[in-house]
Amino acid sequence: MQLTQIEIRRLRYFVAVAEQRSFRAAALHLHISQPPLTRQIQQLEAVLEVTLFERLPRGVELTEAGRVFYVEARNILDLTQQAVDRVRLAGEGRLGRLDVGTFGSAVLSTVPTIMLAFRRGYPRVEITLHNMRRDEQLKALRERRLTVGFNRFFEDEPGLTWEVVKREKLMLAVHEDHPLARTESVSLKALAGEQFIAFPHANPGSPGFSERARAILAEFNVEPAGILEVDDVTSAASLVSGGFGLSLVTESSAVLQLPGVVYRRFEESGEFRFDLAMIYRSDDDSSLLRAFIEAVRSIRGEHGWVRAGGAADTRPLSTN
Amino acid sequence: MQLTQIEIRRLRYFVAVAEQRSFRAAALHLHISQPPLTRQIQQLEAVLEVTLFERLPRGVELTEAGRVFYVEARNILDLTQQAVDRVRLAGEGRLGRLDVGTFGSAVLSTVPTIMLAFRRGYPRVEITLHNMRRDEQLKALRERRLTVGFNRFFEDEPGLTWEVVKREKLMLAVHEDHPLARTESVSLKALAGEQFIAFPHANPGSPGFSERARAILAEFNVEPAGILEVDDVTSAASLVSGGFGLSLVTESSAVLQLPGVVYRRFEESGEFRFDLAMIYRSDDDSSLLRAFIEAVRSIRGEHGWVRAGGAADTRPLSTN
DNA sequence: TTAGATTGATACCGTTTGAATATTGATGAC
DNA sequence: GTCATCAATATTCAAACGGTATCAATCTAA
Repeated sequence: MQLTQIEIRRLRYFVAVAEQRSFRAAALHLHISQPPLTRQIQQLEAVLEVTLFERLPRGVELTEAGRVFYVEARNILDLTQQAVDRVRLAGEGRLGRLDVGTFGSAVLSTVPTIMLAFRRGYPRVEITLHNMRRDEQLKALRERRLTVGFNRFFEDEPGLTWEVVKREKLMLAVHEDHPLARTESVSLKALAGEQFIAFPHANPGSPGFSERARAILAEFNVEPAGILEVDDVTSAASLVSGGFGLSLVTESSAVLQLPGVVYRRFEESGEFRFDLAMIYRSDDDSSLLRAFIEAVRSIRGEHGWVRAGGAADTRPLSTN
Repeated sequence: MQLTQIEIRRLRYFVAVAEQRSFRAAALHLHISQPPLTRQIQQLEAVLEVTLFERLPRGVELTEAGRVFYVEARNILDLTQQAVDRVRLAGEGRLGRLDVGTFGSAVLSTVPTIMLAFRRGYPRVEITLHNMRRDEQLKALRERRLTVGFNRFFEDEPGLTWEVVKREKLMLAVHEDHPLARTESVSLKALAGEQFIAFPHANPGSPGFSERARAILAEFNVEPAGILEVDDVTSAASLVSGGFGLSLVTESSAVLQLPGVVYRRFEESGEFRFDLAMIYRSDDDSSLLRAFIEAVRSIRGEHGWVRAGGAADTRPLSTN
């Protein structure tokens, strides 16, 4: 039988049942009665040709296929709502909306600086910041949930274009009472035997700050006494403030002025760059993104965010 | 008025009109007549509270808001198709995640062999290996945190089904300078008075490798001079390599080729089997698990992992 | 063990929604 | 001015959807 197509309503019903793990509870939540819900889910299963729920004596549970579909359905519902929001903004004559992906240390000063400056020229653009990891940003860009992402990219991504926004040096966050805080700059080799606070490894196949920092330590044969892992640079600074150890951070993290925490340059730091980059869809030729990129380039120039460079492997500042 | 929600159908209609720049042409393309198309677009415009098309004497043209919505709508339709494709793949067991419990010596060669082979047929299944003890595996299986576990099971567990993957003989890990290393095979009785490296007792009520090995020694009246306990087979092999004693291990541990460590069969070894088994929920009838079980059976056959057997108390290779 | 409660599935019915046909209105081509 | 083209409107009919009543299976409590 040529059953009806996939419809948003069915997706809403499915997501409700999946989240409530119960037809009855979901029906209450949806303000409909339970029998039609059962039927709609059955039709959905018929169209998809898979079983989405395992019916248990008490409630239901998602099958493996159901779990896969849940992720997709959630995403579609979110995008639908986003589409409505965007088209209404556009209808009101506003320029549009810009979804920006950021991460830990970028939101501390670099991204806010950019946003403030961009807002001056485009006051009617609605900007939303989304804190997400690099892999989440890439996924969101591909699904058009993000317009542009900020992160540390070291490898090319098909379909996406990236461009260095700021060249940052490696710095040491250390407690002011620590012996290493006594001088203006520190040698990497002096870090041997210290307690480190580090960030967890990113997903494999896509090296991030953490991997590069550890590689540098290994290159200089610095063996830490121990490594404490934390989720973000703010937590790391808190632990440094509490005297739990020292941490490798980037320049822009130095705006975090927690009690007792001081930042020191490395004598060797000229050799290491931790580029902050922005990334966007190569096929996105919207005037809004073009304007944003232009604004970033202009801000980058004003603040001299890229003059540090020098290494031969330097990526071109702009690619297209 | 609370008009009908956004529906996929409307998006399809909208995209068709936007691409054809004509209601008539779009209606033909959609295999419907023109009037309902007009009405659906009107409803869509009412819900969105924007005008999507500029009606011209000859055909229509997208407004600025319409262009914004077109990008969104295209994307949602693409993702919907992708969702259908993916959930169908998942229904066939070709997409999803598989959490696999393993332990010390199983991860050395057996489990990797299985994973590599399974991956060839099911490249889009995400496999995660979790190193955990037998009791942890059982608990995780009951809580559905694991799909399948690999371990040495000697007793039935309610609600779970297990199946022998590989029959392994007991072997002796010994330093090449040790007198017992001089012959190809060793008698169990010759172990009396030796220094042993053993694994800790498992939790009570669920005997594992360690208990069986000690029981065999007791059966042959072999009294060790001392027992050094280590956590896993890799540590045991390291100690053997260092000349701290000898250790009872299974065949698959022999892939650990540490300096000075050699492996010897036992003259009596035919009598003792240390079956490596996989265990899973009896009520899990997901196609992913079925596919995995089939893959393991096929690999088991190819490699002849079960031909050794022979004892009367041999458990059937397959239970269901 | 039995009685009641809970939960999903089924049957049936009325209302809503969507699509088809016929028609109208507006605009441009000749 | 007449015809052709295209979208909008009116009306009718069928399909889809949701509601009530009810059933079957299972779990809980006395």
